[in-house]
Amino acid sequence: MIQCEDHEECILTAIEMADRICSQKQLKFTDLRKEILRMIWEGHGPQKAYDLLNKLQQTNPSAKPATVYRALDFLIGNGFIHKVASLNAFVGCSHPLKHQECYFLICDDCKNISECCDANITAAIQTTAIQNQFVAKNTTLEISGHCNECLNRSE
Amino acid sequence: MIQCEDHEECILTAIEMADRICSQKQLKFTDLRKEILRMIWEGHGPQKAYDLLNKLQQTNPSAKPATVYRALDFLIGNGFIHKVASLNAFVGCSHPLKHQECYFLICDDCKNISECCDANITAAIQTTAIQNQFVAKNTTLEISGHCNECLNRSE
DNA sequence: TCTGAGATGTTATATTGTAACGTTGTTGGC
DNA sequence: GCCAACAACGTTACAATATAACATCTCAGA
Repeated sequence: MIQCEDHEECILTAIEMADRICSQKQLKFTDLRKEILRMIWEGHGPQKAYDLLNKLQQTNPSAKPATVYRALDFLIGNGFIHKVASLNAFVGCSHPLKHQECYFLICDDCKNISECCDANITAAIQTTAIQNQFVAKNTTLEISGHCNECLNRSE
Repeated sequence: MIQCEDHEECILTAIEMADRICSQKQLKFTDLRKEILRMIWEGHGPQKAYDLLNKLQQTNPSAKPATVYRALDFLIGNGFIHKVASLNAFVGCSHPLKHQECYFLICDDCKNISECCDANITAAIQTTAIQNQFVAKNTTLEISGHCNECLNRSE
């Protein structure tokens, strides 16, 4: 569902973007963090923490859960990935500098995720928050259903 | 945040509503299921599965995780409660017959949850789904932040 | 060189959730 | 009433997800 012409290219783009942002912000984009980010982008769908751990252990047999979760915390904290709460999984963010309005369309069939950023939804949420005298800090919006490809395929 | 004048009354109302709906739908609202629903409403905030298990074990020492999760599955499946994915917790639904458009305002301070059902948000989500050629089945919208009471208190 | 903070290593454990199978209880058809 | 079938529940075991706590390493700046 996340469209890309050349997946290898798109992984590299994501990593380069993260690299550049880390340089600008003086963050340490260590090999480990880079590796985890690369693995998440390689999957191009929601990746589970323990699957990442298993992959990581192929090159780094001493990796432990904390190894992965710490890298994930860094990547989430700096907006390079998102946690998909309804799946307990993690996806790359395609525009890490402005990730306030990211919502997800999750296909139940092919498991792919499409990140959609929609100002109308954001505005509607904001309006509702105000009506309820609530100051919104963080929004989790995950829409599951069926993507067009899967619908066509099943016909 | 979920307003109620008389909490004991509001718990009873929720249980009676569930009771009536189960009768209509020929569902078995067993003692166990009723007890779990009551405990969730008693908390009046997001309740964790293992906290419910601990409470349940006070009257039913042989209760096991499966005991609780099966009751939760029933209650979710029939719309009496919702799972709050971002918290791994469960809250009562105040209008179990039309629970398609339930969103949550979650206060990070007092942990209370307000269920809000907003047609504008639903419409905005639907529009976005259509634009993305996506058939939405289920929406998880959880807005965390600070409720009015907590903001006033902290000033 | 020293040092301090952040990153990582390591061990242990907490938390959340499910599978599988046996038993009980209810219900509807005979 | 009897019994077959199914749903609910009991029970054991385990899988999956996540964090705490403390030790060690690394590297930039004093």
